[in-house]
Amino acid sequence: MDRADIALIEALQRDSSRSIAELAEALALSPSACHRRIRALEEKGVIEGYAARLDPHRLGLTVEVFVEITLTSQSREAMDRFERAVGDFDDILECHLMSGSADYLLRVAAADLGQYDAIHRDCLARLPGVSAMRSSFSLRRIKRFAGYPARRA
Amino acid sequence: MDRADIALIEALQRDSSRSIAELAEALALSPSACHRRIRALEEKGVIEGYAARLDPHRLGLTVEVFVEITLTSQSREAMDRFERAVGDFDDILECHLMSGSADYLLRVAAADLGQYDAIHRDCLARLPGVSAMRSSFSLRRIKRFAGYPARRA
DNA sequence: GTTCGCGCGGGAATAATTCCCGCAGGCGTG
DNA sequence: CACGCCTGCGGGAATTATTCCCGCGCGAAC
Repeated sequence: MDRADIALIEALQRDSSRSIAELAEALALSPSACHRRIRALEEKGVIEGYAARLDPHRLGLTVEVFVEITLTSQSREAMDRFERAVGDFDDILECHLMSGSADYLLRVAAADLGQYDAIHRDCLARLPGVSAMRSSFSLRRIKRFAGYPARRA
Repeated sequence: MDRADIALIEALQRDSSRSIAELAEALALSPSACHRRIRALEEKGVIEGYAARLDPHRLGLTVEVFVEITLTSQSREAMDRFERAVGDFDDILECHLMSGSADYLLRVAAADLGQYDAIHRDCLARLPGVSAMRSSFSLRRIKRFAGYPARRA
């Protein structure tokens, strides 16, 4: 993981559709060396895969919500059950086990408030062992998550 | 945006490295039709781009933090200044203007608690107009954000 | 009813790119 | 020095993207 790998990773996080020849030129590397490095990063698991980045607004998703969840019990069983249930719902985009006051943080997207209400009823309210739930709405996305900083690695 | 477009979008969000021929077969479409649809989605802006998905652990990033920020003033100027400053720091991966008790929600990643402390000092503490800041640590990622649900569009 | 235009899909040809191989050279380390 | 490691170069095969052309179905206009 030297300077070139880091530059490569940052370039690929920003745009993975460029050709190897282009990337190589930007990094002042030969195409074959560039290709070898990408392969190595993929095999080491640093690069997990490639994905299209979508514009949620053009998908009709105007509402993005962070939901803090507190469970009634922090027993291993209760948490396992909760986490399994989270996996079953596609509307829950992301879930973290948290330190601090709340137990879990969820991220949910919806077309509008009406649909969020439906998700709330059909999905969030069905999660097992929940004692409290607090939704915070994102009014505007100031900065988008576009990958991790690679410079210190 | 018919059934095929939605399936295409979901497939590309999961893995954009598959060849068009493969995608076409999965969608029961010809490669040329599949290619045309992808191009159209790119041109419409539904697909913003393509990115490599990295494993933060293999990058040495073991700490992920959500930071709630409250400003001293909700004036337009204070918010503008804050938002510009957020854009200047690469360690702030994501930022949302929120409804509810806190004003902003930030996402930050760091190698360890020591580095988070450094980011806290050098970056978060320098954000202008902040009255309160509350960090919540992600102990474990239960479910990863892998794109938006496309089915209702 | 016919005819035109239009959108969309299929198939094949073409161009570009990736992928994989071997080889020689530079460079630091034991 | 010898060795391992990485780089650059080149070639060649396989895969893939991109384009072109044709045909079908459908609706509108006359």
